[in-house]
Amino acid sequence: MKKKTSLKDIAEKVGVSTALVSYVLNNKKKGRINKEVASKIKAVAKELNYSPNQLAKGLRTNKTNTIGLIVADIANPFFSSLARILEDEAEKHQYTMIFGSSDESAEKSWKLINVFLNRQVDGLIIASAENTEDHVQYLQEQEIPFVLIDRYFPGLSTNYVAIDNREAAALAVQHLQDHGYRRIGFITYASSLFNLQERKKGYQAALAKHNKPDSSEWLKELAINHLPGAVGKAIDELLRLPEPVDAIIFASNTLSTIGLKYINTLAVKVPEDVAIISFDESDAAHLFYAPLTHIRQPLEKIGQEAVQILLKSMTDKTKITQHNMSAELVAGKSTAPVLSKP
Amino acid sequence: MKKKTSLKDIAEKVGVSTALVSYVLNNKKKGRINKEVASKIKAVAKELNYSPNQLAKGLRTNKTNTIGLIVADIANPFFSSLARILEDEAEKHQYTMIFGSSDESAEKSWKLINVFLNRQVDGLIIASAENTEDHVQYLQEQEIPFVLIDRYFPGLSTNYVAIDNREAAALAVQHLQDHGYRRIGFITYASSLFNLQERKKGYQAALAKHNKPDSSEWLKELAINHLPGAVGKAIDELLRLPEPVDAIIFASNTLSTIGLKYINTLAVKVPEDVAIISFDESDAAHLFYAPLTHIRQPLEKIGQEAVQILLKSMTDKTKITQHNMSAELVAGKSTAPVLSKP
DNA sequence: CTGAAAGCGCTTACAG
DNA sequence: CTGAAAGCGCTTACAG
Repeated sequence: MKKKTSLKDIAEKVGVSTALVSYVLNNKKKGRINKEVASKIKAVAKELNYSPNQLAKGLRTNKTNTIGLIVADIANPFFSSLARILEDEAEKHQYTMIFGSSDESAEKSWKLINVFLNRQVDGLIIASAENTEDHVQYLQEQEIPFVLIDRYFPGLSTNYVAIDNREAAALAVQHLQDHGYRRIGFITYASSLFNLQERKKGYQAALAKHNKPDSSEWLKELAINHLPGAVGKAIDELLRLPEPVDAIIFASNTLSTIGLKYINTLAVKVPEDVAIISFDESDAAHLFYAPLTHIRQPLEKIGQEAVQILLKSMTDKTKITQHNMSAELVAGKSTAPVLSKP
Repeated sequence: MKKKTSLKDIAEKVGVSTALVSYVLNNKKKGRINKEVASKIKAVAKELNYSPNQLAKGLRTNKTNTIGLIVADIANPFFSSLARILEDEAEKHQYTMIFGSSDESAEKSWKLINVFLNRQVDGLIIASAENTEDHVQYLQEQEIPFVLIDRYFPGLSTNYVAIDNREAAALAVQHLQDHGYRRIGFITYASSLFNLQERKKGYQAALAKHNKPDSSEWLKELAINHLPGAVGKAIDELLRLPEPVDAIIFASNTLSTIGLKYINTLAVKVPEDVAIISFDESDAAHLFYAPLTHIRQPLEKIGQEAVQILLKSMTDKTKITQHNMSAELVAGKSTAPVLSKP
């Protein structure tokens, strides 16, 4: 790698100190510098194609204009879409993003946090994994600016941007009820993640409101490993109940994609035999023969706010912003009204 | 942000020089250092929870253990899947990735390259946009290690990892021919990107082999902006020819996803009315009622090799590795054999 | 065996 | 108006 031109190179060529070059190029002490010298410096900087070494700058100023992003898996369309929005918003403010996938593992998250902090990121945006409260507390103690997205810890007072998952799940149940579905299954992960817990609670509360006594047999909580098989099994069980479910809500787009693939192999028609609602959209859900009714998160707003909150908290560390946005239900053909039912 | 502990803190506490601390913590001069002092230093480092400032380290050693990744759009499943593989492979070698989306714009690419170089990345992995030969040449002149993925410039002698797109396209045509399809349309971007040109040429060559005189009316090259409308229009035109096509090959998963959505709105059955093959897989293609026959790129291998080649080229700058891998055709129901045709 | 010193490329308080 | 000097947190050739 060839050596880049440095301030020193410019200073030598012009015959001034590096200090002066720095002042000129950063527009400090404006006006108090000899016009001619200034323009000479600028000309030479351009001629030598100078651009500052951000490592040196960062070391000196303690500011790297870098944001660390930790998601569960960058290959998951939900997170990659979000990453793109975060990237664009960060770029608007001259920030660069470094990223890492935690695979929902606390250990990997911790590793990533440390890697990013050693690189002196100015702040972090984290979709926190299970059992990472202590990471969050560590960041708070160290006064590292950060904002949680998608998931957060209700017991901890941190910046976050997420949706109201309880409300969203209730919305899904309500929509199904309104369209004549009564026996509503819910397939989710066995996870203590707050967003998933909230989705479950929203589902349960909405069911209870419609006087369903015990709906526990309609709830399937799957271990996150061996997912494809577990989803198929859960669907089978729901459809083979003495009184089978007539609708299924999937708590994530990963679950619904796997679920639909499986359903495609069965002699089961959507929505005639079973209606489907999924959290989050995906191309897959759009392409299914009965385009999916789904809960749409305002990803654009979530991403933009996450960055904005992060940037603000870099200057004002005391302010905490917590935002639960409303998600929207987008009706598709997968929940078309049942006309023939009681 | 609280101050992290530095070498100096440890040195002061132990009562030695920062040099010694550095040696011990980096296992330099092994054995030639007083055992007791060494273990004291290690103990204090642990106690103070020391981890080195990578900015300072990078500034000093000219090595940041960072790779810059430039793709067209991190939200595109093809690139996000690849990004994940690259991330994992990089992590194995203690490298961190910073990323940016170019949106296929040469200008944005250039900006990203500069941002990354100013951050002293050790190398770049780039899915190069159109008209960026000069970027590549610049990198070569500056002796910056880099490897191109997915696309490359045949006229430039650079590291790259890609597939043999010509062969892959021919594979698709051959498969259709074998299954009884004769009038094969091809929907691609109007782009000079080498991978797309190769796909087109592979398609054309394979058609020519089967003595189709002029197939230009079957070829649709779409401007990348206003895509959804253009895809619909192209499909309409292909299906409304005096002799309509009986098969369509989409040159990317984005095109096929848009195309299938549109086809879903028509009274057109796949594969009875038209067979479909897509480049690259996607959940969407799997979920379509006639799961798509597609060209599968060995993403895992591409990603791993890209990183490995990059790391090698950091030490041996003279060696150039160019790898065109074979892609695989995965048969789905979208190209089921035509029994009733001549 | 150990450490003082120089230096990576910047910024900035300070002095003139 | 301008610059010498110190320092951010490291590493390493060099001298003892």
